Amino acid sequence: MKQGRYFADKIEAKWRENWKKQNSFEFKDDPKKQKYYNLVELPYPSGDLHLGHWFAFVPADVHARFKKMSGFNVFYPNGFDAFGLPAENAAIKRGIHPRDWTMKNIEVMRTQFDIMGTMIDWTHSTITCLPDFYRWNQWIFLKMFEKGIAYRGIALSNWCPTDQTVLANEHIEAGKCWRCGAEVVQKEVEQWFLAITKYAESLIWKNPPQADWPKQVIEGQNNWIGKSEGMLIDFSGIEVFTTKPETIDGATFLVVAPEHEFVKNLSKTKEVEDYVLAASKKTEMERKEDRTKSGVFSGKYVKNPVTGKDVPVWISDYVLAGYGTGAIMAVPYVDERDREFAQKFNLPIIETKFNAKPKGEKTINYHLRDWSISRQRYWGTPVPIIHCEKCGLVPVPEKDLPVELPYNVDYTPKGKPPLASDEKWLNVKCPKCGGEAKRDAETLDTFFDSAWYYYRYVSPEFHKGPFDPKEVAKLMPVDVYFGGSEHTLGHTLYARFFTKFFKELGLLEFDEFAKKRIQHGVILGPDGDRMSKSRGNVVSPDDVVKEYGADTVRLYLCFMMPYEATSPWSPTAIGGVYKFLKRAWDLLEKVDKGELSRQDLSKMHQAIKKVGVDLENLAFNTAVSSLMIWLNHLTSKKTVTSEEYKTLLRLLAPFAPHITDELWHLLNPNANSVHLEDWPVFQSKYLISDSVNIAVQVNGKLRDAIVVKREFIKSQEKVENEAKSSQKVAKYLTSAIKKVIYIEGKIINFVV
RNA sequence: GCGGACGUGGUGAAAUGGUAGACACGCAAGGUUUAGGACCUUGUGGCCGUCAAAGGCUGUGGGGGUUCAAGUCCCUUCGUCCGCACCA
Repeated sequence: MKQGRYFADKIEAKWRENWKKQNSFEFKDDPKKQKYYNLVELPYPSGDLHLGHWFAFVPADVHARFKKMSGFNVFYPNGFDAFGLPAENAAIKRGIHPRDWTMKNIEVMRTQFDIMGTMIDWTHSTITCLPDFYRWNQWIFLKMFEKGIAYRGIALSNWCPTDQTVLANEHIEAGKCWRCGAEVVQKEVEQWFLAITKYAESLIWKNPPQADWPKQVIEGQNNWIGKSEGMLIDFSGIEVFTTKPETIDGATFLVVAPEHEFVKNLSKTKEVEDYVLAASKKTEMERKEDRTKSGVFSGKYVKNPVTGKDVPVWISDYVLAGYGTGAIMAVPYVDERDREFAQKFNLPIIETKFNAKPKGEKTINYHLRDWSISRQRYWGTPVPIIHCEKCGLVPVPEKDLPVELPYNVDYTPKGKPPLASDEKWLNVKCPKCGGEAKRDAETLDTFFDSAWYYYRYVSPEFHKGPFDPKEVAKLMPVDVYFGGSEHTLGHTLYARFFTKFFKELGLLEFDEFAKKRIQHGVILGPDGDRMSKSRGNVVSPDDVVKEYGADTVRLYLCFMMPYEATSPWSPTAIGGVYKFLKRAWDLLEKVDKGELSRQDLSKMHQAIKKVGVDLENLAFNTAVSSLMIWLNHLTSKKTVTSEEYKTLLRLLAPFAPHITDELWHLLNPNANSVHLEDWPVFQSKYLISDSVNIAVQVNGKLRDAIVVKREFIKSQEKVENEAKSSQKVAKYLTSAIKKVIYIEGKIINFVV
């Protein structure tokens, strides 16, 4: 058969067109098939699809295609995480509206995604910045408000006193506001929170874990939730939290955080005043970096309830306002930090007998904080709350959703939330009393969007709720969730939290949204450093595709390293993968009638088995290598049968969808797409060869390998005799044999 | 400091406790007038040995242990990467 030369660019676009025409990736209900929800973290529309995106989506696509061929009804959607700071920053910088910038980027990235050749179903998509999506953010928020999960609370934030606004960490340069240069202080600011801590207990992973997630994530999240059991003890009105109440006899002073109520009510000396002010100026980062203890005596004493002694109350920022009660009993004899503090300020250090039994309330503390979701930015979901002087916080009635984000807003930095500058939008009638009121001008953290977007995929048109519970019952939970390790503590934890909340609302039945989670590694630049524009080591997937074609890039991404690993991109190694595809292409010429030898069958079925097992287990690199091994065998033959060739194409199809469909049709112009074929089934009988290699060891050292007919391997005696008759072995069997260990068909070991 | 992952050729990497280095890159030698990213064959962990071979020893960061048998399990130590970190 003649097929010309392999030019990827000539065939790839053609096949993508064909697939599109046949609408072959749209998910449709099929009660005969088992569903399989294949999910990849939705990308941010930065405007350029980079190699990292390819590395996230391609192996996921290979897996999805494999599951589809294996008979599953695969659901593989994708969307865009379209709200967020970068759009606003880019817009401010270039004078383009964030919405226009974002939508333009999405368009560009959609065409880039097409080049990848995935089976992503874009009909079940979602773009989080469109009212269709964010109205359900608002709906969920209101449900949370109703249940007391969303609430107004107070948190220490980076505050610019000139601009009168909260600043993100990235907007602080050397302790100064990025815009006006004023010194940033820590200020208690009222904002919206989600009470994720109410779910702390249920978010802790059990042992054994209830879902197949990486240990790294399970341990990481459990640590982050940080459950600790202890006791609340009262020291003359100041309540402290301790995990070691039995050491209270060694508590020689108390330390409270500078933001503690006790400090606020104190008649302050100048010294205390100064210290509290200085502490407020330290940013979170500075407090973390500066580990030397500082502090000031409050002038007050409290009574140690066990020893009855008066102990001084000190103020220091090594005690965190946000953890426990913001006050500790210092036991410098035991605790290193307390000792450091005591030594610095000459406070007594006395021994504890570890048997004190103070009175107090047993309590559990979590390191996990409630989630602050207020953002004083434009490009996000408006908080659907109306502030009325008379009625307080009034939810926007459900019928009035969505509260649309107005387009014509001056979103350049002014020192107040951009939405607050749109008077027309801002001023509304209170839904309760009809009086003058104002909308909430803040927007939601974009992690709110990503906490539940994968539910929306299931029924993106649904208009009676965030998702159709019937569809969710059919398609969820996610079967495998591909993503990056940077989301171990943020996104995936929030997603689990939302799932538990939805369950409480009665919208779904399960506890965990993803049965399996797999985290990809990172592709470094060819120099071994992280890719970055400033280093000039960025590899553009578009360029590589131009050079080799998408199939080669796909195959190389699968082959270059294990999915979880971090390794450099090799510009030469990809050539080897291209060569592999070319050899597969050229092999078509050798397709002819013929008989398959026992060995041919064995090699073929070995490949079928290994590729299948590896794709099931997401071991993409070894799946490719077993294809290479088989192709090496095929090319060494004079001719290959069409059975062999068709099997090869089917095994290769998930990795290299374009070339395989082309070859499939060159083989049979009237055929359907190779992607509609069933995954080949291996037959165990061909995996068993007539003779077996058995390693022979003497005292555990390899001395020879013998070939034994399969029918004899059950007989240790025969194998033993065969092994002993080997010259190489015999010369080590000079002394008496004490013991013989025989592992059937594998190894025989003589102990002398 | 805490938690996690990991440490194997020149490189990316394979190895249910059972023949370490599969597969690929790179490199070397040879072949072939070889358009089209050439292709084919052979070799390629280290050391010793030989004209060549045969062969031997050694080898998975270091040290110790369990086992007939350890890259794999246990202890210890060093190192790398990732996440978190004054959490009482």
